[in-house]
Amino acid sequence: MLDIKLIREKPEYVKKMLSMRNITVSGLIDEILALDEAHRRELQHKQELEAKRNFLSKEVGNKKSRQEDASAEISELNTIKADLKAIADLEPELHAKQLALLEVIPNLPDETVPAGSDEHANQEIFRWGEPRKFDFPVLEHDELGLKNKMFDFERGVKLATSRFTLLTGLGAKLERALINFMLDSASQRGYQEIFPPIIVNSDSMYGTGLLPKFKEDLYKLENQELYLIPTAEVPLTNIYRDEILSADDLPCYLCAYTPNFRSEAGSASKDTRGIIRQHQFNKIELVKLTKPEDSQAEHEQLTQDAEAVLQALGLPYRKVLLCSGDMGANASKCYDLEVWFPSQNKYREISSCSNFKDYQARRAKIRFKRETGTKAEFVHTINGSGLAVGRTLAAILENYQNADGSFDIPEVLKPYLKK
RNA sequence: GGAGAGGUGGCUGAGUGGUUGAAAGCGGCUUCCUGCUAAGAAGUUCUACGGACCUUAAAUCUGUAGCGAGGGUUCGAAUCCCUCCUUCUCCGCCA
Repeated sequence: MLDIKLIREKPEYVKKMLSMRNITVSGLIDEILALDEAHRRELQHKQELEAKRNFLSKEVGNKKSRQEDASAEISELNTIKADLKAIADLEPELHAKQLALLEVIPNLPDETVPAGSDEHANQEIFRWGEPRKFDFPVLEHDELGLKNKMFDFERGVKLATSRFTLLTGLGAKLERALINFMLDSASQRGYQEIFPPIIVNSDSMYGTGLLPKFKEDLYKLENQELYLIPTAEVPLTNIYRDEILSADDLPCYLCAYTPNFRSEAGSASKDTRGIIRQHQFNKIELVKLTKPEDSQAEHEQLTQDAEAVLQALGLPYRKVLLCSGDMGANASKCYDLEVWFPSQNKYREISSCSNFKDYQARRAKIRFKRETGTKAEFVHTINGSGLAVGRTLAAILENYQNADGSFDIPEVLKPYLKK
């Protein structure tokens, strides 16, 4: 959520920055400003009546304690009471309307984000590692997985529904090895390991911006205001929702392994094969809460922390700076890490590292104080996958495959697969 | 799931209808004092959103709201009523 004061004071600047996002919000901004003005007028009116009521009520109390007649005050108070009742709904309604509009306004892109309407304008920062030259026809990860008895697609569907996969034997072990390896890597880089609830309430979903916008993509528990998390970003970021931290608490680094659930109705046509796009998938998530002035550098560092996993696994990847039109609505700046898939002859997303600045913190009300007595400020939130486990497994299968359909295990994983 | 007791400021803890945003203590901060330390004195100490002032911001002044959440009663609610949430204890169930 953007700061209403910023919109109030610099509407043209906000419009200009948002126009980079390939959407038109100019009318929305004007509507918000009109609602803001109406709301403040109404609020003032209401507060004046309340001030009068409070004053007169005290008079009644004073008079009564002196055994004096207060019927004049009481009759006036009854009028005020009626007036207040008549306008009671107006102010909250205006506020709610304004908030509803404010919530759909995306974050302002950072100055360093390239302008552009879609992925073609994304900027490749660099490539790491050399894609291997194969002297045999490469197999896709799902074929390799089947050959090595690691995946059971049919029975996954039997147990749940399409896009749920059973990992078996080495598949399950490799998945577990990757989870442990990635968590260890994050811990060594200073992230506090968390194991959060993977069912959260609607306040938490709202706090990270998943509600109301992405309701369609969430699995919801029947008859309860509870949801399966689509990413550990939700529980991790919401840990400090509605709290005021001290400056000593920052920066705060958190990591967690969780399964993630995305129903993504209607996206069934893409990536139907294999384990690239599943309704349930594992991910290690990295989250940082920082002071505003540090978020830029901390975002770079978090991205490098995610890259370190790919480098240790020896997987070729490229780092892409998303353009203004391709970023998620909450992000101010976002790097995607894309890992090399030989069978597709291209790089595919395996991590997305975003700096939300104060946009998410304002929504979730995560604040900090530099010193006691000073004003509370919103923290900056940053998060990224470090990494998506299933896709990493798929990338290992493809990049480390042998001519006979077997595959090698990356050195760093071997200690995790001892028996 | 059942029964009982609670939920008040950074913490402890008063407060059952009228200057109580909230006593007292602890902690924090500021100033003063005593060679250092320890001790002492005075003051200060929540959040959000409006308004005034101001080029803006900060500071200041001022208003409203907030005593788990949401409703209700009342001229007036931390205090009375209702619903919900939650914590603790005991029982039941369970990995």
